[in-house]
Amino acid sequence: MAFQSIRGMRDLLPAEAKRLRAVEERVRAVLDVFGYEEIRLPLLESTDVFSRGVGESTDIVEKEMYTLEDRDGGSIALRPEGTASCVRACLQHGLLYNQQQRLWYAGPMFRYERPQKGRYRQFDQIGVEAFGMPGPDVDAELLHLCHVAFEALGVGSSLRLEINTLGSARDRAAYKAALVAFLEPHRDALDEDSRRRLDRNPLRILDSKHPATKALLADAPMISAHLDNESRAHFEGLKSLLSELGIDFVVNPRLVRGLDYYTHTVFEWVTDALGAQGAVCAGGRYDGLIEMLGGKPTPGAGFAIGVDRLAMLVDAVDATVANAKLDGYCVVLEERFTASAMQLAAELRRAGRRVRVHMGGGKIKSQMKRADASGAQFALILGEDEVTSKQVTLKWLRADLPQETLPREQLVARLARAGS
RNA sequence: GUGGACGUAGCUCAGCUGGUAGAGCUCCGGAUUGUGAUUCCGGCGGUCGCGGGUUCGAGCCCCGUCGUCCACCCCA
Repeated sequence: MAFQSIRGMRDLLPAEAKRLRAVEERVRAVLDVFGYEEIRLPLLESTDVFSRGVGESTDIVEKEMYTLEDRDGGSIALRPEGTASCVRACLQHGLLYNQQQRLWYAGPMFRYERPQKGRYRQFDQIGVEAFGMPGPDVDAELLHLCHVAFEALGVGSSLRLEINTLGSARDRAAYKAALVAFLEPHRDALDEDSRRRLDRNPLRILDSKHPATKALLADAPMISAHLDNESRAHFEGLKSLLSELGIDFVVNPRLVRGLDYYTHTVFEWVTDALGAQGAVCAGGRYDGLIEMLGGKPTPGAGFAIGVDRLAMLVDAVDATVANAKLDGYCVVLEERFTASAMQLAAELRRAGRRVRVHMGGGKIKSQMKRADASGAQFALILGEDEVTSKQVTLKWLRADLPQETLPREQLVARLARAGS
């Protein structure tokens, strides 16, 4: 084969593109009715937007970013996630100046990772961010929004919501110290990755899958013991709102997110229908981020949906996501009728019908075959007889209805009557 | 970055202990004059991922390489 797409970058063929689009449209519709507004962001940013925003010591920044040298010598990066760019844009345009914002964006993100099921180097996310609201009410609203969207897609029962709190920056620092103090004497019992994290990012040891490490963690101190009253109240507030909204959740005290900017609430919607990549949607609160990127202290919370994974889940649970089907296929028996066929199709399209006109000639038999294969509900036949008498032959391909030849101007009404 | 599995027609796959490739689907034509999806007949389509080695002979064995998948790591 001469050329191949590069590793981890996939082509979305029509069947898959259709599924993805359906998922995106449903989620967008929910965002819309919740009053969230779209923001469009560049795919490229200065590298330090991410290294500062996401955290120098995160894997994303350390080894997964696509960075390149711009022609003027500066370092730019393909965005590995959306939150940092979104904050940058908001700061740049003054959107956070004593204001609240509810925003969303959708599009591809890029991370240089080893591809596997549900994980690609270019993948689609829908990101949602809410700024200027410090309480657990927005945290609950964000989760409510997810819940509504997942129900609409028919995957609600295949997803489990896990939540946790990391407390304030101060709580987190205190807990980090306690955790390190506990683990340090057992350094040798930890797996290699966890040993490394002990110095760099100790909280992430908590969700290690390594058996020996997990066993050791059983007696480790819990974050809940290091929360101040305010943090505790925030988390309790969120839990009671979720209960009142009828949203099921489990508290997972081991849930920590990989990105540095999280504080207080963190959450993940997980499934076990997708192999090892179970997180379909994840996010949390990040009250410190705006400051880290040079803004005034501003509360923020948000999440990102992995659109590819969500679409895979929709497919896996066989939830039906309606997709646009072709209504009509226009069979053109002679080349000289092409214009006539295109005009007929145009009339139907004005009436909201999806119509494809046959191209490339061929016998009626092969054209009818195409019509059938296209999935269209009916075929419209234009031959010598029809064109000279200004008529058209309507043949139903799926329903058991008689074929009929009728005046062209009656076709739209006839189809409306058929209720197809 | 680490580990394991797998690369044969456009797709899904078969191919025995080594003897120079096969099926189904798709596509095209015919049985059918202006009527699809069913049936029957015929046809197109392969440097068996690539390179080297062993052998009289390699799709099959060995080495290398590239790619894909799955898992680890990490994450959406």
